[in-house]
Amino acid sequence: MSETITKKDVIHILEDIGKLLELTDETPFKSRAYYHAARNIAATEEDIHTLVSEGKLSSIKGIGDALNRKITELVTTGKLEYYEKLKDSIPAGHIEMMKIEGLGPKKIRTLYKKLKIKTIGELEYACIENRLVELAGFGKKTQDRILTGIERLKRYKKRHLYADIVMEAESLFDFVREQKDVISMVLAGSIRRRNEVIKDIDILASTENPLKLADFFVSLPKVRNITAKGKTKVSIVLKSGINADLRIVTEKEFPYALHHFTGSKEHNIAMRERAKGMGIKMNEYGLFRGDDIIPCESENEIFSALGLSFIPPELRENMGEIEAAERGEIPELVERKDIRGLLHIHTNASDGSDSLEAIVKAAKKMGMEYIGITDHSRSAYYAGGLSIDEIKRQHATIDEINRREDKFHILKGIEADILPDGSLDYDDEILRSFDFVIAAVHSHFRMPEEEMNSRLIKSLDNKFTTILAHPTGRLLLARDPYSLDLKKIIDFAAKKGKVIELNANPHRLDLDWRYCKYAKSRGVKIAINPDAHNISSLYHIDFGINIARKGWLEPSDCINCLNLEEMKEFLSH
DNA sequence: GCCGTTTTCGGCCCGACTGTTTTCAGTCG
Repeated sequence: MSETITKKDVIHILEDIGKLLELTDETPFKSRAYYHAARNIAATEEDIHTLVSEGKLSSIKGIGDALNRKITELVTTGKLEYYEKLKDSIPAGHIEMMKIEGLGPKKIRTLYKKLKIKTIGELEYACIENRLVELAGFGKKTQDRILTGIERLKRYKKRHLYADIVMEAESLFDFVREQKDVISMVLAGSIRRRNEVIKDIDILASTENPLKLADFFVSLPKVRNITAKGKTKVSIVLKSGINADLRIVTEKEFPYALHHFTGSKEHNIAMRERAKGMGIKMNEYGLFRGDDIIPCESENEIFSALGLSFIPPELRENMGEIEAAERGEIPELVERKDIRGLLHIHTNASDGSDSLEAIVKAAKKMGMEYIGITDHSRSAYYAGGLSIDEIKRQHATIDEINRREDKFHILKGIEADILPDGSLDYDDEILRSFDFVIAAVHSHFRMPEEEMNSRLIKSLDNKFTTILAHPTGRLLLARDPYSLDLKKIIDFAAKKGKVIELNANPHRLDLDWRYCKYAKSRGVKIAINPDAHNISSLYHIDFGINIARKGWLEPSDCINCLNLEEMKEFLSH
């Protein structure tokens, strides 16, 4: 049995087949079957090799004879012939073209049949040549929209979601640490600062033998090619396409270099200015007064030498942290251990994939005291929004579980669509039956700013609204926020005592950390919500905590740091 | 490609919006 294939590989390949099938004449249901199977495999706890060897694959919902055979072939031989053939039959550029907004499989097929377009480059050229307008089903506006989409795609290229890059970074880190001469080592840069989007991996290491370490680094199996190689800096491109830099210093220089290579650039500039004002020169090799180095063994001592308290890496964006550190007013940032409950969770009653019971079990295992169940409301047909009868049934189930549970509680919630006119999806009688209501925009994104502002404000004015979900609707590296005046919305939330969500899904991380600080200054409470659609995404809460910390939030700013009793009290108002 | 059952094949989530049409296909959520 091949041990090189992981569960993650299987999921990835099934999803890839799903995408490829969309680009063929096959029925869309076939493609969906592959996505479905991938999701259900992702949701199982069990090891993929065990599932195959014990013949238990077919017991997973969505896996029948054909998928059973294919997955078994993939796991046992490490390859899947069907997948390889499918890939060969479709131009590689077509998958990437699907990322262009407004362009789907049908139009891509037409472009291929009529204009022989295989890549985004060819597509862009064809748009500029005005060749799309004459195609049936296309027109000037479609062509313009595609061009805009290509521009955005280019802008986002070479940037990665934190969640996508951090595993790769940690794995690379572990490889490098194998080198015997490494003394200290840290993942620095924007990963250490927990930014939501990352350009490259920065590793800082100290050693007495820089050349040997540099040689070791470039010889790693993950390396595709070498961009630069010296004795203090080595740049490579990984096989995954991600750029990685290794910075090599001596152990004495390490603390200074750690601060320097953690950044941000803006923070460093402000720090150097401050040092200069104190007659100190600051760079990656040390703090210098004249020719004398000021000895520091940690970042803490560096800050201290400049008259500052320690600044957590997340805050180093030159957004007031240096001034706060000078006054000794760096906040005690929220941590995982402060989180007492998880709100915004979907079950298989709407578009989630796990049952209420399974979620309860998982949340208890995470040490939570309570959860808030928020399936979609009825307008969200695509996501299996709940009818009024289904709500009643769910409430009965929740009551039953709550009677059974001693030290754990389920709060009844709903993710209610904010309709275009700003009203919520159910009438007052139904809304009153929930412990809390999350209001969310899921349609009509392209409204003029003024209209969107009024829509959101009206939804916050609704006495049943507790939390405004993902306030800007952005998808990182994929979809811009809708037009709105976020400060205006936050101000209104402050006036009405409404909570704003920090959606912890790594694609959203919305409210943006840059606005968390503003919300905090206006006294608006934040809910760090996993927006979980299965058990494993309950852990997305950690991505949200990263961002909350970047946004200066303390436990007292986050409602899900309230214990159950306090939460019930909070929701009773 | 899966599922359920009406045991052999039909249904698979559904509606709005956009841009293209002149009644609808494609995309999106």
